[in-house]
Amino acid sequence: MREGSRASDSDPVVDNRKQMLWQALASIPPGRVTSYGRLAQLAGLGRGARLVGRWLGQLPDGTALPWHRVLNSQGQLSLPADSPSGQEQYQRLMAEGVIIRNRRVNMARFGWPDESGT
DNA sequence: TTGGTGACTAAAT
DNA sequence: AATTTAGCCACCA
Repeated sequence: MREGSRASDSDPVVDNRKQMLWQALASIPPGRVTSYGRLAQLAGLGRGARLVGRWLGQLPDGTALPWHRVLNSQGQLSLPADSPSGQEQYQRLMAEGVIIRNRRVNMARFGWPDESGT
């Protein structure tokens, strides 16, 4: 059974991937934003964009990680506008100088990494 | 184990 | 621009 593979009960493989994610997340500079897919790529998760969203949701409230700088590929806030986290994300981004228009951010300007040169 | 879900994405229609 | 299809991977019933 299970061929020695276990998906729950402290899976070391999953835990390792989370560590990679936290590191990539912490690498996002203030005033910048990135997408779940981009972050997944940077964290070595390949196409695990959904994993990023899932794991970001499990972050503790007092985390120092800039989870609010992660948007979807369209540059929009994925969290519900009526949700506490959604409001906080909006406020935090504005506080960092990120311009949000109709719940959408100009990824060409605030997106990170920025190849065009800051 | 199977099947459905989700803070997602890219490509096709 | 909007909708549909398919892909990814962890979690839950």
